[in-house]
Amino acid sequence: MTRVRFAPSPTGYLHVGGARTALFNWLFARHNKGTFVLRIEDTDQERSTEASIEHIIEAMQWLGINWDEYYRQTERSKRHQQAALELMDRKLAYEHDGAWWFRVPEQGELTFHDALLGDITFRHEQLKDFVIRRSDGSFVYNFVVVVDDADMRITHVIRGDDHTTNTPRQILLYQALEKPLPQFAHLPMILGPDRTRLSKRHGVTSVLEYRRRGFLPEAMVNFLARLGWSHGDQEVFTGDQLIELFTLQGVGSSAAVFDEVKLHWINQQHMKAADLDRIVELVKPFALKDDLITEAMWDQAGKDRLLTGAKLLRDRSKTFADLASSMRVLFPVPLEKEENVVLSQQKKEVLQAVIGALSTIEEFTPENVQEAVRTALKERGVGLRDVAHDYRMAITGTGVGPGLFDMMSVIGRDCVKSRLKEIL
RNA sequence: GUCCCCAUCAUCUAGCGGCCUAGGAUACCGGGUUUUCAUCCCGGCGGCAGGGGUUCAAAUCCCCUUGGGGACACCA
Repeated sequence: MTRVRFAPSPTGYLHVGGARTALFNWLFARHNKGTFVLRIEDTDQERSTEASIEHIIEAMQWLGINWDEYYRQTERSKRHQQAALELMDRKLAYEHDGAWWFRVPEQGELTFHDALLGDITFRHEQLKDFVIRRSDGSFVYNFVVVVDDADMRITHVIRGDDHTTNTPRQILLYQALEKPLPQFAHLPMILGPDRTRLSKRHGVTSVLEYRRRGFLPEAMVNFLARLGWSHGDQEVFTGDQLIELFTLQGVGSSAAVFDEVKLHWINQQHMKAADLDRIVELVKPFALKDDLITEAMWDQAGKDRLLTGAKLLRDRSKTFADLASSMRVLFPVPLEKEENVVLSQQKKEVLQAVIGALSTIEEFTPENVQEAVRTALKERGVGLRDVAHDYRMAITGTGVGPGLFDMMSVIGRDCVKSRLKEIL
């Protein structure tokens, strides 16, 4: 039975590196029909906070990384004490300056097999004796991790590369405790654009910050998975596909740079594929964020119009923030226009006729609008090309966007007419 | 400094001795489609860090150099 764990220390938010570690463990567990354990390593009382725990949990839930078992390391201190005592009794550890030290043999070397890195050898003399219990009675990470992983019968320890050098000490502890060794797999790090370890100074590193900025969780998962893992030439994956396809063999061994540009592209791919109802639901808070559009206006717009609007606009949106701002034209709010439209007298007369034609349409569908407008223009010898940009600017405030008639239809007759009148 | 790991286009990567005059994706640059933009389609740009071996054959195996990352706490 496969058992893996994600063991974050709650000293801050869940960052993208931790999220990827969690994801790989979770994918591995789900792929192998195993168990995924979430263990909060909150033994550092100074730095651990409840808020961090809540944040980590919220981030994991957002990503859809669910767990089968949940532990808090502080709740296990009795077991840690028991295990430490055992080592003391068996003279494998000794006391010095009030702390308990694990004895590392002076001679010899230790080789372990890493599923990703291959065989790695350390000489004992490089390890030196190390503290397992501090003089204040608390336990050190390298010790509790081993006791917990052994107790929880973790079969595969999949974690960041930065733990590679901890591994030999931990193996020594497994042996001292007479526990079976798990398989180790150390994932390459995620780097910032300057090729140093990803950190705050690289900008956004909090997973939930990406939710706030309008990314889809499945896009985040897809992107994180592709950072270090691959499956041939495929770039876009659903969650289920990732579970089906994920193996450690597909994981690379060199560090990867976090590329936000590609994240945007992947998010766009997932936005195009997502269920429209869900898109509308998720974009709502972004639309309401700046107070320009009220909840009442949103509800008044009606489901169909929101659905149609989202459908028209999502192809050119990288995030929900983008989509929300382009959906603003659907509401009866003043538009910020990219440029001022000034019509000639002749064009004004044409526009009068067009507005008149719009009034006669029975059902304000794109097809009907198109026919009415084209007819009105044709009768006056004006090409659509001659006026499309002006009308678009008046109606949407921007020179770019979906088809003019689609937009007119979804924005609605009254709003379109009043916006067109503004440029008369 | 010591130890550990890594090394294919700007970036993510395919490649696990011959299918490689190195494939895909993002980005970028052209073209097509469109009333515009985006999407979409087509095309282009661009890389095996360097040097030695091994082999009939090396991006792939070995060694060295260089470069990068990480670890060296009574933090996790």
